[in-house]
Amino acid sequence: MADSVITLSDVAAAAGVSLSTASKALNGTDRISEATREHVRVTADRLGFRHNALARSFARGRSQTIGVLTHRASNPFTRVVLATAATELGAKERAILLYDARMEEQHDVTESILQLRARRIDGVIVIGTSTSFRTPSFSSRFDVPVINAFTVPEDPQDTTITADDYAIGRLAISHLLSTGRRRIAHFTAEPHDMAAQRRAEGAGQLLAEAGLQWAAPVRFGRWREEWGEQAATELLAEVPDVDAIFCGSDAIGRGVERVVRAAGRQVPGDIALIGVDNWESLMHDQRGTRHLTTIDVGLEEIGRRVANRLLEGDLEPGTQYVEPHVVIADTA
Amino acid sequence: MADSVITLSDVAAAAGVSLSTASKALNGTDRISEATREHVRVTADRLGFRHNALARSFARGRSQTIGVLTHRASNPFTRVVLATAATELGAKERAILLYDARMEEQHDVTESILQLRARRIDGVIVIGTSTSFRTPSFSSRFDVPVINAFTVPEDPQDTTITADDYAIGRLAISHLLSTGRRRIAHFTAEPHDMAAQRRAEGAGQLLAEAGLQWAAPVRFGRWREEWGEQAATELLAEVPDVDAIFCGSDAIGRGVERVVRAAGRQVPGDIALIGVDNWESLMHDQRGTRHLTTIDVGLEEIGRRVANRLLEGDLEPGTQYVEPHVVIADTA
DNA sequence: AGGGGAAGCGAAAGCGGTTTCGCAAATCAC
DNA sequence: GTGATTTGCGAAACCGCTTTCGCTTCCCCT
Repeated sequence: MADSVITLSDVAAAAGVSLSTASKALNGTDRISEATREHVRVTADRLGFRHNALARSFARGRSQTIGVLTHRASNPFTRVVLATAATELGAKERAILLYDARMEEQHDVTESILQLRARRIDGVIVIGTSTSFRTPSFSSRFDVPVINAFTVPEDPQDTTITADDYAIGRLAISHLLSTGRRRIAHFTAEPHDMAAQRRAEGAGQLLAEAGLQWAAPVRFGRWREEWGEQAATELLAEVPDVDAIFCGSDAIGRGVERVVRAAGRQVPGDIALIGVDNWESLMHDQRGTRHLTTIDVGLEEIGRRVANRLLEGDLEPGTQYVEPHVVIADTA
Repeated sequence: MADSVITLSDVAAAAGVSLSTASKALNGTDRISEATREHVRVTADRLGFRHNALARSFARGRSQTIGVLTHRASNPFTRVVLATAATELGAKERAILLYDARMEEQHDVTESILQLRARRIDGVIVIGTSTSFRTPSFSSRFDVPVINAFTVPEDPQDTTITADDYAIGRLAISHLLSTGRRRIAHFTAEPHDMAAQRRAEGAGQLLAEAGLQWAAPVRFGRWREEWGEQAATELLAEVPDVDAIFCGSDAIGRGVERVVRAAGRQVPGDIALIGVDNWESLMHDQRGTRHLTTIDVGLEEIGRRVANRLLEGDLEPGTQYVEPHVVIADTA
């Protein structure tokens, strides 16, 4: 017997019980005396038996596999959510089957959906690339649970776990205020970008609550270093006494920092800088020190929660936000 | 019939052939007349039939699933490889089952391996976190193909696809030379880090071939911004006429850049800077402009190749290197 | 015309479990 | 002590597809 792999009937035979009894004993289903149950367990262990997951999935009609739909798996944010969700699912013996929408511009998403159904997946995770724009709803196209991650759902009834841009804005300002800053500016992305809007809105509101206002009107541009450079150059000319800049992304922050330093201002002495994304942790794997103070939007938490809620069958409709947190470093 | 899903026997019945004929017709196996084959195909399409992947896997004993072993799925480099491999595999209808070693410090990797075998996976991808250190070999522990990605294999006979640190070093210097630099320095990580060693070695060799030598001895430290700052500060004091710095990572490069600019030197006018990692693409999803000139080590290419070679059964033993490439931006 | 081989198809045996159902023995109520 | 339940277990159907094997028919060759 050393040659091949042991099946449940081997166990049953060795334990002197029927196949069905062995199955029930190991699964804890149906009524089986504690004595036999234990006896079967022991023999199974002794033989080194493991269920054939394929056979089992087939018999149960459940694949232990979760489908994942991404719009752009090459997006770094998507990847974080994907990797953490996959890790979480792997720890619970679930495989994932990933379909990236970009690869299917030809045979559209419908094909992927059919494939997923053919695999008899137990659930679906739809990962967005950002909270900047709405993504279409897929929930009605599956007969299994669907849960959205890191996106602004089209249908508010869809179960969604995502970043809280409003809270991000508030948190950034709150941190700057707590370090004594009062003349604060904000650079962010395009005005029609929802994430940019909400962060600006949250920030503006907290500022107002503190009885303050922006040191200069919010500057909308792009999520890029070069935009940070440009905006900072303009700002320093117009509002020289600014003492803090809330940068809508870490990339913007990097550009801003160069210009601010080049202008001879100390960071954070003269001007404090705070970004959003925790870019460095995306590069540095948590360890070590940071340079740019930033807001972590909680992508890993999103990945974990989305996986766990799907497994637990907790599919309460509506959007759930993860709490952002400040990552303090050198610049604020 | 509208209620439930259609099975192969439904197709067979509708086509007026036997179940086995229908199976063979759709699979293209065995001898079936072209007429019947086509007829079955058409009927299957008409009914909207799709194979039940679970039943099929079970019958064939092959799961269409690839196991992935990571040492630290939270590592950003690992994630890139993981995400691209998963995308590639998904496009070919393969699921992945991810086990992250870190989650199993208790019940060690052996347990994961047993689980993977129970799933009857068709192959294994082992993703390392870097080319800095060797990772143990798993190939002997599976009876299916195993392929390593982004790692230095312990056993040189293991099929491995990884980054070419030696070429990275050469390429960085080659680019700097091509832009006319001659007084070049190099900052990198710990001296016992293999990636650091090889990059330095490749770089040094190309320099020698050009009849040059380092403007200052290679400085070994860490992969971090703060190390870049420190090394640059020291260097500028000792070797003021340096005209280029090859930074072992983009993080180091960022630190170096701050110090160089703060010292009043132009970048790249006075001093050119080149890093390694393509950190910004890891953040920016390919689009838009860059700031730091860098070497892309080819992580995505590794992910793609590893997936495809596994699917194609191309498991020639030994290490295959992916070619790095220069990403030109503002600093060199 | 007769024999051998190939082509085309169907019957049926798995693949390795889960699950329904029925039956005998044990337990309970009175 | 009898009938009604409950408990514990086994027989067998089933999940939906693949694959072996054998049977018939057709073709070709001599």
